[in-house]
Amino acid sequence: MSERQGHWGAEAIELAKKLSVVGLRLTAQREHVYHVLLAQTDHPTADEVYFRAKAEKPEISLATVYNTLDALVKCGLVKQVNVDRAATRYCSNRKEHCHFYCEECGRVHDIELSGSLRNFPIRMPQDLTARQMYLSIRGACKNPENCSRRVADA
Amino acid sequence: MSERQGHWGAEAIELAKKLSVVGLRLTAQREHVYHVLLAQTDHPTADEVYFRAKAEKPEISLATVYNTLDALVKCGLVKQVNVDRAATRYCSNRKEHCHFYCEECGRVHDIELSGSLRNFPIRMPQDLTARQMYLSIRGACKNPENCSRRVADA
DNA sequence: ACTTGAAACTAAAATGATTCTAATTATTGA
DNA sequence: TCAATAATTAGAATCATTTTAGTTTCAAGT
Repeated sequence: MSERQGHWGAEAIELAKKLSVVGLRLTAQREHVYHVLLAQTDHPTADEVYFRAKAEKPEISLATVYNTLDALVKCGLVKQVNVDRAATRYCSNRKEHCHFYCEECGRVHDIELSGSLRNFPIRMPQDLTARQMYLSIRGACKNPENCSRRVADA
Repeated sequence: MSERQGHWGAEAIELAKKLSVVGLRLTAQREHVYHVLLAQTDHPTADEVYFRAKAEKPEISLATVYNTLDALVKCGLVKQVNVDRAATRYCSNRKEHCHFYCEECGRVHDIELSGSLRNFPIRMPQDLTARQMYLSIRGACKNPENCSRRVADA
């Protein structure tokens, strides 16, 4: 690192605090990736973040960008838009329902909706037309017997 | 195909109808994949469907399973649980909001929620604990200027 | 029944986002 | 300062999915 340390900006102070809560250090790379994320209010992919970060710090690696994004998600400063990159699952239940994904065992459960999502109060911008709304819930099975082992085909 | 044609079951009749609406044919493979899906009320991956289908029809290929699942989704008989396998996007907006995905240009927009999802009426089973709820909306931008070109980093 | 073109099928290779590996470098606390 | 630990790096590996290219099946018209 060719930069002098010890003069982090305000952004970095908060970042350092949040990182330390989850037992992670503030590093120049993490500070930079976070900065790059805040600089534009869009929804870049990891690859795009990588290119933006490289513009100023060409030595940064894609793996570090992935690690840093994980760190930022872990400490709550950043959210992932597509939560689930595991294999797509298919569902032949044709009643209106949503899905519950158990973070422990990986199983997916159908959950009945007792109202239509269409009625949920949303400030939908004028220039966007919604075609479908999709609610997903993440959590855990309470019963350890149903939930102890990871399964492939839930 | 070594089987005698022309004696499809009731399941297949409906399948044939739905397929033809979207301009697709009923084939032995599609009938079998659909049958396999209906046989268990879980949420298998494409790979798992492939193995179940192979148990009875060992000649079926994985590519056909993928094609058939697409066909079933297209004609509305089956739903995908994880809609989006494109690259994960990251979001630094820390206000409570959900995401709108434009199916035309691929951009993601933040949508403010004017109520908490926690209040949405859901029949949550006793044995499941929800940790987070996530609403996603798919649709299109109305304004062609904002939406004509596919972008990578929306 | 027979031809013909389109649709569907197959095995295998390619793709592409993400994760892992092994080696190097940085940071922290003693 | 030194050792132990954490973070970074380049590149290889993974794995769900898509594409390719060649073959088979189907449906419609003769």
